Amino acid sequence: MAKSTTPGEAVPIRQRGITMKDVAKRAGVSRTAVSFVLSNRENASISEETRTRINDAVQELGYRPNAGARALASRRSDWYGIVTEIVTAPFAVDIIKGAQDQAWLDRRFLLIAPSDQADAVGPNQGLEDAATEKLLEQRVEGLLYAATFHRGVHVPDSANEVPTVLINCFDADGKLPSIVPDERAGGRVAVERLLQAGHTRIGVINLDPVIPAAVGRLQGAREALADAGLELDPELVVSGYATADGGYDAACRILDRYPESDRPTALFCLNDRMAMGAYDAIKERGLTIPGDIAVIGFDNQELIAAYLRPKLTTVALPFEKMGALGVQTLAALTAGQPILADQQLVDCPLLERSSV
Amino acid sequence: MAKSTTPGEAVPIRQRGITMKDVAKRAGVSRTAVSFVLSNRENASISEETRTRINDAVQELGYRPNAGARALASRRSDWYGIVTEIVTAPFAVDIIKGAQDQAWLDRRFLLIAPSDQADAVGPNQGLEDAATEKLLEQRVEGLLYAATFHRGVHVPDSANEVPTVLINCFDADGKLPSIVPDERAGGRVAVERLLQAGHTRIGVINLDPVIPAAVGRLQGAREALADAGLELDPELVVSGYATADGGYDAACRILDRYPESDRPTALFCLNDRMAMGAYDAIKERGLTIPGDIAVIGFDNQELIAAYLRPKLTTVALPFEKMGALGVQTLAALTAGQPILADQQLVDCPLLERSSV
DNA sequence: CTGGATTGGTAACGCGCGTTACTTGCTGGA
DNA sequence: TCCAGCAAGTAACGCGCGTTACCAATCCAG
Repeated sequence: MAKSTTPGEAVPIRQRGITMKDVAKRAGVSRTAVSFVLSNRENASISEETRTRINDAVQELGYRPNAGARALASRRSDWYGIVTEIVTAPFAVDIIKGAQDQAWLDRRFLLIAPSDQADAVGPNQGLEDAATEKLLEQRVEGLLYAATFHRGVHVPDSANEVPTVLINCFDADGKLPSIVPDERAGGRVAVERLLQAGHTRIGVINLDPVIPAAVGRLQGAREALADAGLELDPELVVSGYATADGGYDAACRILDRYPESDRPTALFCLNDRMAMGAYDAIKERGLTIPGDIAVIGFDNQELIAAYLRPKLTTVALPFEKMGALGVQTLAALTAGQPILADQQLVDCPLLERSSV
Repeated sequence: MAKSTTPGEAVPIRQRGITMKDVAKRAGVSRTAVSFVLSNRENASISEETRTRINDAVQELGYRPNAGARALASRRSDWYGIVTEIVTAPFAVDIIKGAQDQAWLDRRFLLIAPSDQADAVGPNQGLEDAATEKLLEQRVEGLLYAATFHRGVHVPDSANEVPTVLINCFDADGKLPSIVPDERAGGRVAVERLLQAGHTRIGVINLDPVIPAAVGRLQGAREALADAGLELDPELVVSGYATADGGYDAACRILDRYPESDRPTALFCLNDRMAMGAYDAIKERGLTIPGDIAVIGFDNQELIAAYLRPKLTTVALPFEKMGALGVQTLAALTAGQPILADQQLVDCPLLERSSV
């Protein structure tokens, strides 16, 4: 029997610093017994009666386990870390959102650390990545690296100490598993949608032709046309800065170059910001969307795509899904399970709105 | 002297599980000495020579402190927790960004936990807030609650166990410190800008008149007009849904109600999405911005405001700053310092672009 | 020469918990 | 009667580290 308990008051007055020892005392058992009950050990051999007595004591005292101590003793942390350039990225935060939600479902915490200097290609010699170091000090069981736009990156060597997954980027050195959007399939689905609507003369407003997004999307567009027995007219592909102004300029060029009879009836804009500019160019010329010219975008930057008039049909970058898949992949890795592939491509779904 | 070292290779081969004990052995000292050096104790009394020997050993072995163990022993965790509805909030993530950055500067980690069910007013009886519980299990030293839009909230009782600060919301029960935008000053600065540009007949596209944002902004507008000896004409205030369509409808009503001579020359839209719709209404009528009608928004939803044509002049909600200030306030509280006020109002800066 | 202060450390405890090895009491079969 | 076997627990160790108490050697004033 517990001696020093005051059985009269069963009020769950919660105060800091309640430990297993307190629970044990209250329940009149050893601390070990409490530990067994709380961790639900199978071959525990604790009678049903003491089990409930312990659970009651937990409730009454408002006991709350100390995750840190548990991690120390069990050598498992339930923590993942994610290194991200969120600081400079207004819209890829959905990666974190997806990862965060998935981690929460898996009852894990995601520690977020901002990467100071994420250089695209350079070896980033000399300065160790402080973010990675800090995360490893917390003994995270796995690491995620998230980029704001699809590209190759280098991760610090220390990342090799724990399972690591790259999101929206890939290991330029080639060994780490990564989750990236399937740009090619996305480009394909966009153009297929235009073809299905009857357009055969399609202008493309291209990004900087070097980045993986541009390469993949354009390739997909080409394939979709080829499937329909068509070819991508190089004259109809114009590049511009990846901004609304850039899209405006590019659209002007493409629209003014041809007589009405020969003008493209649809524009595939490789991102939504450029589509936004294209809208203005089209409207300025007294043309309607999608009546005279259909427009399809890419990225699904919600605030643009959903609020343009007419609302923009676009291909979505699956940020949330990539984040979630990253955590799932990490979970598999830390559990020692095999993963499906080194590079997982995630579908970019077409979002039908009103511009096609 | 350390006995089992292999002095030939000074290569920092980093392997898991290097502890202080290993460092001590390598440096030929006691573990206590290592601890003293690493924690930079002042009255340590360690000779300069052994100090460097220890630091060398740390480097050579690639020792990395175990934050969890340190937290357990020192009873300080260096962690804050933030409970947020990020899940449903596409754009208030900047709060997290600001908080995250500030926490990183303070060398602390910010644990993010999604709040399942954030009811505006209801007492949320029965279901304990799982997010708060989980964070307290991690022994966070302080809690932040962030809402996606300015309003009153209830926080679970457990939040009283550690210092707590509310961001972009306030404690409906009245006791917890909070950080909120200064809506009134924001409304004032918006209208002052229009007055300064020579506009005296100003239409207001209002939000749901119940929420704090609408109340404050409208009040600010009224004050600015009063300062100029003018009054807000109730006829010129129209409400609508807080969307682009709602703004479009409201703008149509206001524009079509008056003959050109009597038409307002400026519109103060209480959020940017409504301003977006207002743009369309204005352009449809063959009017120019800002030539015929000036438009000013509120919120600074970057993707809208910066990419509309012309770019939208608007008043920014200081999400990042509120997040940072929240962490700073929490730091003060956990350090036992007094805070300035129970409710801190953060300035909403005017962002001049091209629509006024 | 003595004794107190200073320098340069070390031994040992405890943080809260997981886990292993061990003990105790009881039942039932030979 | 005796011992194997099981149910129901407990003692004790260690996770990696911060921290306090203690110790040995040296220095210097009296």
